[in-house]
Amino acid sequence: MSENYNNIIETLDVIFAASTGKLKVFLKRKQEEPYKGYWILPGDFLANNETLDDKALEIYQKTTSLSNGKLIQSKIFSDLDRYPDKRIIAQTYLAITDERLVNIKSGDSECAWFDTDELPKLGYDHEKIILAVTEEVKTRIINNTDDILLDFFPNDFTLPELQKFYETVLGKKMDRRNFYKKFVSQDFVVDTGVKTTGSSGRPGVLYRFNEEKMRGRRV
Amino acid sequence: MSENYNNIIETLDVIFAASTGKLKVFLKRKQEEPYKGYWILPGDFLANNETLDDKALEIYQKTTSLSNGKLIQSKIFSDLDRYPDKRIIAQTYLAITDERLVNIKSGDSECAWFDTDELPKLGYDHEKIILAVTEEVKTRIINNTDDILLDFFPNDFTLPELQKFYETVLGKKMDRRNFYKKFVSQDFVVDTGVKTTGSSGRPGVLYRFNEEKMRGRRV
DNA sequence: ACAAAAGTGTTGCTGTTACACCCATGG
DNA sequence: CCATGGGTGTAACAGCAACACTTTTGT
Repeated sequence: MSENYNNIIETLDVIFAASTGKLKVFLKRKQEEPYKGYWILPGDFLANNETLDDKALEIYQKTTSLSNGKLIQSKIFSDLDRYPDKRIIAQTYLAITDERLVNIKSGDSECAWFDTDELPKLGYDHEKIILAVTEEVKTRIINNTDDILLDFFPNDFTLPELQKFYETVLGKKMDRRNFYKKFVSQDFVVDTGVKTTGSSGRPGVLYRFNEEKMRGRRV
Repeated sequence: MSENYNNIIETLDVIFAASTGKLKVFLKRKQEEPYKGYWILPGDFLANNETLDDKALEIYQKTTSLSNGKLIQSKIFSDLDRYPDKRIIAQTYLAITDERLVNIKSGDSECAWFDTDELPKLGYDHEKIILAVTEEVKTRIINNTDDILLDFFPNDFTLPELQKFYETVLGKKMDRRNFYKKFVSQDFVVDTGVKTTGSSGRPGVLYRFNEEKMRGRRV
């Protein structure tokens, strides 16, 4: 086969987390030119003896220092001009984690979480990619596809926090009392018995998802 | 960059249609070894000056002789052993058309529609691919993602035909009367005034989707 | 006559929406 | 005191599930 059928492929991980009712994405700051100082998605090139799924998991593990994570194939980007010199195909993966579990290490590259509504200056076409994958993850949250809500909230949360997250994703306000009844009366969440502390106002009750009830259910 | 970062990519189109209440897929019969006489998905290799989306549309047009079609990125397959000699990455596309519009030409390769529940002997890993993409298209039908139902039924249909299609996709029987009320009383379909002819029994009313009502709605 | 389809009715259940009102508690 | 959150009530409404019953019309 002619050599113009040789293609370069990179894998990019778009890692999301729910934090204080916001949808956040994990980014690295680029240390060298081009796009020095800009933020980019963690990623790497694919060798011809590796699978994309393995590569995406490897990047996730290296970036977050976590061993397990849910990685979902998302869109592929193959525009001819997406990189300056030569066309590189980007296969993106959508990953979800709990922000509190990720240990941001001040190693060879600067990393940070960003609100998906307040993205910093991004290198290459990564802003376009993040916007596209963010739309996809929002659809998945609304439909609870593959029980993605359990990945966003593996630990305890308060109802106001969960509601703010829904309002962010849906882009509209919801009634607090109906929200309460939907989740508590219908047993989608269970009271952990623990309360929040440290903020002004009445302490919030910490809830946890009722996995049995949630699996396969759209809420 | 080292040459072991050179990857070969092919684009495969999984073309679906709704026909007499069944979910069908379009396949080609392979004319040469290996897998001579087996059925495979239409596809082609990607040159490094082409985009995947363009390639998928080109294959679709060549295969169906139709100029326009909805093509949706589906899964990517990169297992190291999916082809006998060297690893080839397959980017699959999900396409929908109306079987009646596709003119099967007896050209250089034999083509046919197959019920997704009765697939023939398939070459390479194409059976695995078809099963995975079929699951995806079923989910999209149930959620009417991207108004996919309008692509499956761009023309007239009878309610029994639509119901059989739903029963195939959902894998369960539905009540005819509730089905009728859901679609007719809620104005998801409109009567075209035309009736079917030629079969025994009372002629069926041909309906058409009410696009305005259907867009963005899960039915 | 029979097969296949069209069409109307009813009842109960579940879940949503849009509200009002009251209580608890930490800073 | 006030900000923040918890919790109950209720009335209207929409949609779905599970049924019965009746009519139409081509072959």
